[in-house]
Amino acid sequence: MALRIDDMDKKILGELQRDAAQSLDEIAKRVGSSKTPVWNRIRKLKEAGVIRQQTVLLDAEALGFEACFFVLIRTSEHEADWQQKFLKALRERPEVLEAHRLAGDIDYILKVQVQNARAYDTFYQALISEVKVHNVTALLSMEEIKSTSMLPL
Amino acid sequence: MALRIDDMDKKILGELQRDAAQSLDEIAKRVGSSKTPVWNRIRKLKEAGVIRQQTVLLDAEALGFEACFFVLIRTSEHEADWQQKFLKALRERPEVLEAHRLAGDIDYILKVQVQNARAYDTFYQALISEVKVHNVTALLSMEEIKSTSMLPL
DNA sequence: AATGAAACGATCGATTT
DNA sequence: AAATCGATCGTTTCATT
Repeated sequence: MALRIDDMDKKILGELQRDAAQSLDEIAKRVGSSKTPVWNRIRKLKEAGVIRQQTVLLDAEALGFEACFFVLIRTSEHEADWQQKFLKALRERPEVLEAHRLAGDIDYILKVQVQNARAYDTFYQALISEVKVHNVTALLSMEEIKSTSMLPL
Repeated sequence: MALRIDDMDKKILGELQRDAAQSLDEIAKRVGSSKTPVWNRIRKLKEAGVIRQQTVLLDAEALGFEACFFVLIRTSEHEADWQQKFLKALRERPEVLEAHRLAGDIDYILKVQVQNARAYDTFYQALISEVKVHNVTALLSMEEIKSTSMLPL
């Protein structure tokens, strides 16, 4: 870890974010370098964990995941014990794509992607039966205006 | 579009989500098929837009993006004109990683990834000077419990 | 759906700057 | 120390069966 990242690294990461399928030669040309140094930098960035995963982004609707909810959670329980159980439950449920612990009066936010509203209800019932939560608000997405994983390097 | 997706397609997509860098042979072995049919299916899935992008997921903190906000927006304006302008503003701002139009009394939710709280304020001031919004609540993430782009196929 | 071959790209060591 | 070159090996791509 603790790798110093310079402008060339950022350019390379930008290219990989944009299209991870392009060849080394192509990336090298675009960033104004050549194959070997680019390859060495990518290797180091992977080792350091800066590049976490190489993946494909899929069209959720085409695959039948037509409902996306943002779930705001307030809890009264703040004991380590309860939290451990809650986090474990979230990590184990594959329909929870994102989960964050928040500052302020809302304690957690989740992004939950499911087939339909009924599937959300099933998820919700299962979650509250596993762990006690004080208050839950579900926000239903009507339209995905934008969705990207690309950091603005 | 309108491609029929069967179980074999789903298995292949699952493998690609898990690790898009693995070779065709490896994917074929894992899904119990062989190179050519797997290759043909992947090609069709790309053409149909089911596979939208091949990319790398980066460690935001390692790259200095230490602040993540979820922004809840209420607006009084609901004219087509205003909306066009608002959506355009969101799409053009690279710090907005996600934006959804919602059902219910909150109209929009954004996920905004920036270097620090000051950078968020800059973003916020720029946004509200571009388009009128009625009410904005920013939720600051203290901890990313989970973050994945993998659909549970 | 399998085979196999040609084109292409990744990887890495040797050589040069 | 770091870039270039080039050999080798593996992979993709696609025509044929």
